[in-house]
Amino acid sequence: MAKNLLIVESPAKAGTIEKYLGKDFVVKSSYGHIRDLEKKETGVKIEDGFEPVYVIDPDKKKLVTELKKLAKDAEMVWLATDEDREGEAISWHLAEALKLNPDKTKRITFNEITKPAVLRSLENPRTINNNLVDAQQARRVLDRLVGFELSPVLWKKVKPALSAGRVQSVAVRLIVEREREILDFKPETYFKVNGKFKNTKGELFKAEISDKLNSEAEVKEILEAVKGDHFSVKDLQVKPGKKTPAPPFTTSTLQQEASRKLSFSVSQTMGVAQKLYEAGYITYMRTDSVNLSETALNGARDAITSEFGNKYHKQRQYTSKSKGAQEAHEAIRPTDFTRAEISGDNQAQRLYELIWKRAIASQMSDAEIERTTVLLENNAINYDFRAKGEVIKFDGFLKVYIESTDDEPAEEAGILPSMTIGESIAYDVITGTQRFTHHPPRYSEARLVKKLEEQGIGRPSTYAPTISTVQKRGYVVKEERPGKERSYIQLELAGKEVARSQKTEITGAEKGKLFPTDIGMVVNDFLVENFEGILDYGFTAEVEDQFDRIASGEIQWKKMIEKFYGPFHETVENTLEHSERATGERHLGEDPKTGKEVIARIGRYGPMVQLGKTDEEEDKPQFASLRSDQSIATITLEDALELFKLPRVLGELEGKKVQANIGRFGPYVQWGSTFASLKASGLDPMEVDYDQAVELIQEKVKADKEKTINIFDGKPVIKVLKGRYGPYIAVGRKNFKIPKGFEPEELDRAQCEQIINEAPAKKTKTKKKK
DNA sequence: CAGTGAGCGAGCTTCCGCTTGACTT
Repeated sequence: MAKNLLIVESPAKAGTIEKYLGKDFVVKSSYGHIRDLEKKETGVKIEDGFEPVYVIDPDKKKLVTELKKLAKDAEMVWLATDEDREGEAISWHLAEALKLNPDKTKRITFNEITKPAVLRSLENPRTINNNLVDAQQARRVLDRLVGFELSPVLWKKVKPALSAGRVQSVAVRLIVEREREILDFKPETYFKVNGKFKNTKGELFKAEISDKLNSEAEVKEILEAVKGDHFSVKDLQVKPGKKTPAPPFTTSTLQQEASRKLSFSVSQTMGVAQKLYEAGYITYMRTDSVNLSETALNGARDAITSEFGNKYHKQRQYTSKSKGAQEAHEAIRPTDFTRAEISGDNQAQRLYELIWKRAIASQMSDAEIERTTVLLENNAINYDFRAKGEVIKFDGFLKVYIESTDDEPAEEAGILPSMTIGESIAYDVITGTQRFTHHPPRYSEARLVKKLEEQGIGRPSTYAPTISTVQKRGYVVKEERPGKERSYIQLELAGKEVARSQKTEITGAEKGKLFPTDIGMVVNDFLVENFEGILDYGFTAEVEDQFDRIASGEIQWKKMIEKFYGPFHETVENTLEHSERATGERHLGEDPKTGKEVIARIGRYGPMVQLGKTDEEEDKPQFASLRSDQSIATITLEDALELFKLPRVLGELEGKKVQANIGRFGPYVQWGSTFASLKASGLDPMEVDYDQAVELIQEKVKADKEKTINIFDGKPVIKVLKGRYGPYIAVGRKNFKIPKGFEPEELDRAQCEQIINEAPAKKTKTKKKK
């Protein structure tokens, strides 16, 4: 039996450490937290001074039993969870849940997994820091209280099954507010003038007027003034400059860079990184630290000097600048710097390469560059043309890695031909182009992560889950949206001709950007209006400050929570009692024909428009659902009136109506209970005629017949159908597999009902039960 | 399965942060 039990959070880490420590140690993993607040109710005894009620995660019962047994038999238990607030709490929960004997328990920490670091930690044991544990309890309880009191307010006032929380609600707010800025944005127009020039040797280069010009007339004046004339070099400056490498990756910068360079989604990046970590290729991927261990610095140095030579190496230690960083781990880096490539699938290889390059580059020399600026003048105009050149004198880290930016890539400053002051310069072509100011960019997943990190909201382990939560709740959608065509003016001077042309470009096209939904906007507005304090961007920073004071022993955690909860709970009660249901109602105007009011709002089945008031007794209002490409925020009166024209009744066939409509899944024609989609034919439901509709319906009836084995009318209608994967039972939109022992051809209604009732519950439900 | 949109009530939903597998179409 091993003398020592050492517990860490991650199993991969446990494996590595076990190798360092030899046979006197058995190293196990807690797999993160082992206990959490009880899930029913709030899990906090509010009247009892906010006493938390912890339960062991049902999935962890077996693990806890195993650890308990190992701990009992060991002479010493070493709690080696991460060196941060959560890690300290995990150790404390372990001590409590395993009923560890304090005399036989030691707390140790290391923020890098190297043999010397681990051995050193064993020499410097301490006890559990209860203040830090209390800070974690405060964090946990506050998040629970906020989440479990706010969410039910939404169920009552907006829609069931919605959610709100300290992190997710602020994430949604960022996206909603950005969208509003974009909706309110009015582009302004201006002109930029640039040109191609030739020096006396006939070498070509580009130059531009840096100022934005206000009008076409002004541009025209400039072009006319310099027509047929030469420029001269007014000024020429050469300045040395340097570029420094970016620090090695943290979770957030890895997500951003993988998004830009590899087009990975945030969760995709984390999945691939997890595999690299488990395979031992990289260090831990959930970290907010840019720190590199001594071992890593040496490894990088050796790899760089042997690969590129001594002068390419420069040792650097970076310091973290993100708010609330806890730095329990190293930066993300390769475990072996000499391994430039790995085997594995394409995604793994590419992500590894990115991590390797970034970490290697961070320990390389600055790039030395020479920046040249040339000014060209012509006395007939008040502006100078400016040409910029850049020459790399020593490439340094640029040899392996160039960091990308979110902004549009600036035009590459290339090498300028040599020139002297006073030299006569001819133009080849000078172009004045109309430009438009651009609205602030929509968030991509990675940009949102960056923003959250800057505000100190969320942690490396939660960035990816937060983004999927706000999408799962339907607050936000990640979408591709087509742009619009826009025309612009171009004036071009070539030779002695100034030509004017009108050109078109596509603007505003978006790919993989986050858009708020109607429900996202309504929930956000409701929360901002009623819970400004929680939704405030500074809220997390404020409470983090309090948590720090708990950690330093300055204040008591339950008192801090009490202070927060009193006013918060009062606001919850107040809102429940006094605030109206939030429907996001927007008045669009009046129907010109009837004079009735038209509004857009969220109804029981989603976003809708309504014609006429609800309270009118005789004249019932008309309703219509919005199409998926429409939203309450942007729909116009005209679009709304169009919606009321559907469904269109086209005629009758065998006593049943033939009609055209747009449903949740697109446009369709309908005859009784037969639905035929218009998607494939591209027909417009507003224009499709009776004959076209009947043809589509007959085709559909025929196709349905071919796969129908039996139909049982009545409520509900049950069909037995032939599918691609064999026969199945269809009820509404739900399908059921026919179990063994039943003959599809011979099923009767009762047997079908039996199969439906006995069908196993849906996957999502069984998953939650576990 | 084909027109809905109000409110009631039972019983359900929900938070953030630590960690990995075990599930099928």
